[in-house]
Amino acid sequence: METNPIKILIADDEPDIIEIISFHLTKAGFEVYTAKDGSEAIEQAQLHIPDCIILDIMMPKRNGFEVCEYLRSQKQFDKTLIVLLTALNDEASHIKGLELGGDDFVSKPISPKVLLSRISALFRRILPSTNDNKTIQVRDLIIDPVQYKTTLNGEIYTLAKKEFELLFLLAEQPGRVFLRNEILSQVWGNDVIVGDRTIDVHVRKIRAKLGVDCITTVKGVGYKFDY
Amino acid sequence: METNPIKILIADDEPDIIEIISFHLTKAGFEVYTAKDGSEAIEQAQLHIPDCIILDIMMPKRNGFEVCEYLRSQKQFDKTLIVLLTALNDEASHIKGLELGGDDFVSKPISPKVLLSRISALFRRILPSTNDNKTIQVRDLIIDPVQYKTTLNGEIYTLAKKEFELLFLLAEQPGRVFLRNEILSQVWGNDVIVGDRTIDVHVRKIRAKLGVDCITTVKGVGYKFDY
DNA sequence: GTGTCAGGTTATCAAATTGTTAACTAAATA
DNA sequence: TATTTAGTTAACAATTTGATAACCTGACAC
Repeated sequence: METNPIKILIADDEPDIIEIISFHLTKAGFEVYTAKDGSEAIEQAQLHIPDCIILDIMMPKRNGFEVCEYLRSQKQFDKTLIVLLTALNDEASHIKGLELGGDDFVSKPISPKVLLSRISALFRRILPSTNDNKTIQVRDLIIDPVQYKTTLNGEIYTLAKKEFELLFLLAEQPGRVFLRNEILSQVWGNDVIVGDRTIDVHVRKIRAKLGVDCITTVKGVGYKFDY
Repeated sequence: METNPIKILIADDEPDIIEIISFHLTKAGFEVYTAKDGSEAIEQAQLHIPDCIILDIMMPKRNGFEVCEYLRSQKQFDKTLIVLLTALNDEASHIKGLELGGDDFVSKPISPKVLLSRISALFRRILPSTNDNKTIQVRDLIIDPVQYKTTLNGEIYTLAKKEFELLFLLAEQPGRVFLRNEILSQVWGNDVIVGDRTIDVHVRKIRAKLGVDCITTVKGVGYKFDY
């Protein structure tokens, strides 16, 4: 569920190349950033943290190899795809580029269509592996058990442990009614004995904090997540 | 920590090509299987479930496109890398190959070294990333595990070993909550027994030294890096 | 209308958890 | 060995969380 557009940075000192690649990538729905030399490429990369960086090898200030090597030493660009472009199609630089951590190496003259399909092929491999967590998302409400974070309309709401666990339990199966007993054993554990009003109070706190009634009471039965 | 050798299947009708690629891949430590046509390629693939399949496009019985398409329709070859080889370097088949689910497309004449480094580049993406020492940068905060150095706004802050390791652990996965147990086993080791307050004290020292609260407490759960 | 029941609300207190400081110990360094 | 530095612990303070009691509200039956 990639909500944000995929960001691609193109670094090349030839404005024509930038323009033509940029045109095709934009048309394909990517968000495109550009840089005209190696230093600018690094600046832009740090600013936007793109998903893919297309680097010309022959560039002023810092060449593509240097930029590639630098980016690869940074944790934040771990998952960033790096595609190297070159006019010279020699074996040595091809290998060097890939050894420095490049993901692909494309020789000029560049066919925008081919470049696009190569990038797509790379993304096919990368994207699925990024969203493997157990985050629950229902419309604008995001419940992330890894971060212990609840987001509603982009705003972060801090729930206490029990509150979070209760909300998470219900939200895991939206619509399903959880009996009070189930909630107690799941959130509090089987051996803990707490009074009847305890659940209500926590439900109340969740409702109050989120400001939205995403928990519905089913009288005489229990509660369910409903949003 | 790959205990089993990586398996690669090569399918090409030219024995010379098979031999030379096979030689290089074997030398590089891969376990190599071969097939001389499309049907055999599928048989061998089903038999060995290789990690990577190199397919010549022009093959008897079933061509590379057909084999590629078939393999991609099978769940068991979801993660298998497919590299397509071709004598004809036309744009259309290049794009077609990638659209059918190929991961790379290499034109003949093939340089074994280039092929090898392309395959390696692809595997780098698929195989579980090794936890190597990479610089973490979040805005103005730079954490360099090689130099054991923390920089904030260009100023260098010297953290003690444990402090640094704790910060690094959290910062490797910003936002993720680390349970106290996780922190203990990662930073202190499984066999070392230290009190609960020890973590707090170190967190406090990091906060005090950096002057920025980049570590958030999640009460009852643990700590997370948040900056 | 009144009683009853299930749940909602609030305030309060107890318990759990974390923060802070200082003192002590171990390890590294000179 | 003396000195510094890092790491750990204990004791206590501060804070947060959770549980409960007491009371309120609304629905429904009679």
